[in-house]
Amino acid sequence: MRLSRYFLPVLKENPSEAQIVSHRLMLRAGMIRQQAAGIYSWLPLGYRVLRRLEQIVHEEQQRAGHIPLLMPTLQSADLWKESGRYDAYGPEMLRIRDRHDRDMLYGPTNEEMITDIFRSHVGSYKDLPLTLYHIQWKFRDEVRPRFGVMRGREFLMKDGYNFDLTKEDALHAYNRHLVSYLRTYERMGLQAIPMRADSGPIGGDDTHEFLVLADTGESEVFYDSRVTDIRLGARDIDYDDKDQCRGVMEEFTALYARTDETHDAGLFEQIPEDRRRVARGIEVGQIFYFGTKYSEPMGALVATPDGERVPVHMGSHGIGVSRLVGALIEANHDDKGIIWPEGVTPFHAGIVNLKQGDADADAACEGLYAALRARGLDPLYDDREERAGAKFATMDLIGLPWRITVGPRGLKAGVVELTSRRTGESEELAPELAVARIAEIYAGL
RNA sequence: CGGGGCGUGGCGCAGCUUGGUAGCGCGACGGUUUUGGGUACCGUAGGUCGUAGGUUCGAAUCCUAUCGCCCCGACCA
Repeated sequence: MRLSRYFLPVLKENPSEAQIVSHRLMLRAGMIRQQAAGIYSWLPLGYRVLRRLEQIVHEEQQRAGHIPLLMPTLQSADLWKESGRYDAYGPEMLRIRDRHDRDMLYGPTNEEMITDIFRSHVGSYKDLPLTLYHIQWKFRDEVRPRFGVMRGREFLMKDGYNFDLTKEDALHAYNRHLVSYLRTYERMGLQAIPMRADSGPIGGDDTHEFLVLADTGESEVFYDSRVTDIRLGARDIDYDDKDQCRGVMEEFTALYARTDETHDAGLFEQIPEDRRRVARGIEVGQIFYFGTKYSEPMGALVATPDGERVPVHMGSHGIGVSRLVGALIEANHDDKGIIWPEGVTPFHAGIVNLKQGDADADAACEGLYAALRARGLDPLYDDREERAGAKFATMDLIGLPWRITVGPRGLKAGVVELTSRRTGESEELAPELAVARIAEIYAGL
């Protein structure tokens, strides 16, 4: 993309409504625009990141054998009356009435709807196990939206639902989700720690929240410092291997790690003092096993091999996709702006032409631009008639992980400059080598 | 939902106490000048002062109502 033809409305000054750093930077970098309290338009740069996160979530869900579908944002209240949650949910649920005076709602989640789909099409153990998911906008009418997209009212969420014949199978689904979530976050360049949590209005017995450590997090967390040393890394995962999934789950959840909701001071004290950590975290996902909580009242039954009809065992799992954009920035920024991890960056590299209009510099930039694109990469070429300082400031603000700086001075020596946004370190090298280096960095991401 | 604060050009703000018909910085646009970290100068455009009533010869300014937004708390993915 050439910046001169893009839509990137960056701000030099901080909008007064934004208090926390991710919100400020998202506004300044032209990623979002607030349309109402807790409701945002995603401008092109922000939309790119959002789409990228969605893509990673889709890939990792399908790698784990989960099947995508798409349910609507608006739901009929009937299903919710059936489950009993229409009254239980409270004013957080946005209730709407259509022209025929029918009760509708903007879905805060989809347990009822997915259970309805399941019960009308699935009736046999032979169709199990089954995990369906979608990535869709949700609405929760928060009393007090804040922190930009991290606690909006409208938010994009991946929510998935597993259906299993037995509790044992459903617990495998739980473990499988835990593992696939770990992998999803790691691909995004985030460390999200699974912590024992409270089940809230979803209900259920087992639940873990995934928290990204950040000073601005909304939850207080307590953990053994050793949990931050565990990584999934490149290990091979067979999502059908129950023992392996359980093993990974145990590895990641054996050490003490809890939010304030489930914190147990007594257990915490048993950790050696030098490893006790009290910090703050941003919740970016949660998994639940809730058994037959919905299948029983809603009559989602399956026939067992013996011909008996039993309620299906279920769980649900969510990843806050739009809030992850904020969480990523909270975890990756400095005083100049955002620093995107390579896995989620909106553009792979920025090209800064220090002297627009200089024949050599223009040609070199065009060459780099074409070469990067030929490698399947997506560069952002700042071809504006701006001074160097303005171009650097923009690049730093929007946080592309790599920058190639091209100027007549360097070109005389046959080099351009490759700079890491994260470390600030620069290297002078021939343009072809810079392209090769960037291609190498992104190989496999 | 309790407490606090704020609505004045795209963004940040002043003006309001002591009513007289709107101003500054940034940004945008046009020039000149610059050109390796937000260059300097000149000029131009852009505002029903959130909205609706009221007081007044006259309201951004005073009064009433209302809407919106932000912060702290409770709540929450």
